[in-house]
Amino acid sequence: MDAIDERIIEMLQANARESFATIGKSVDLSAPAVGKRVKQLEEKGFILGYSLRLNHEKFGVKTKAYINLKIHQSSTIKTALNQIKYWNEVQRCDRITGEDSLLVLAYFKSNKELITLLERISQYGIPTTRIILES
Amino acid sequence: MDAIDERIIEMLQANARESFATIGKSVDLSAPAVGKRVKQLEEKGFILGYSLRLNHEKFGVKTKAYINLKIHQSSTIKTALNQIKYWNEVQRCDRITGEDSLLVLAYFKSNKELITLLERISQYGIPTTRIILES
DNA sequence: AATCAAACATGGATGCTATCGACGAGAGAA
DNA sequence: TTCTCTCGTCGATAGCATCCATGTTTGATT
Repeated sequence: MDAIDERIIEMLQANARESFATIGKSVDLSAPAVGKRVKQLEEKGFILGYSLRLNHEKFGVKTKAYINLKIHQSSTIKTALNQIKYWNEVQRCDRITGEDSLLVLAYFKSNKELITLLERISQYGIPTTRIILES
Repeated sequence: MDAIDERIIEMLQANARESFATIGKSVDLSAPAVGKRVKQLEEKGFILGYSLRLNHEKFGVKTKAYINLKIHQSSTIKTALNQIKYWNEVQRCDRITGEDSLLVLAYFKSNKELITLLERISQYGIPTTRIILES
């Protein structure tokens, strides 16, 4: 991880489909050299993968919300975490310090979806919902 | 946006550098056809861009935290939001309903960085920090 | 039902890209 | 020095993205 690797990562973060040749021109390296560096960044675990930035609103998302969850029994926190984080609407699910033990970020296409999730999540604890107004 | 577009997006979400030819084989379309669909998804705003999934721990991140911020005067919420979200350590910054008006997610390389951010953020309001224990 | 236009897919051609292997330069250790 | 490891370049090759011309399908209109 030197300065060149950082610049390569920066460029891939801006556009993960950028060609190694173009990146190479920018960092003054040949395309194979960039390719080898990227491969190493993958192998060494710096880069986990390449993904999409989506416009969720375009896909029908109408509501985004944080849901604090006060788990009934602390012994089930881990179980709850490992299940909830794979739910469709869930973007993030973090175990946190403080009163509430889990913080869930989820996107919904309707309030009905939100209600459904709240009902489903109630088996683990007491949820407190906070709607995202803007970001 | 039909079923094929959805499958293309699914595949790109798994690996944004996947070739259109490979995707085409999977959705039973030629490479140019996939390319045109992707281009349209970009132009119509469904796809915002292509990005990296990074292993932040490898980059030195030691602490992740949610910081609730109770803004002093409600008139400055928007200002605070639009500044804080561009800070280096900040991953997300959302205006939310409820007592605290802003919820900030940030990654830190040290507790010192966390403290610095807390001091800096105090100009806008009263922060409450909750450390992420696991995800 | 017939017709037309728009949207969409295909296939071939072309220039780029990714990646391999061979090779050489430079850094650091024995 | 000499060995070795890392990291670069270059040339070759196979595969890829994209353009254009050509069909095909869809579905809306008359």
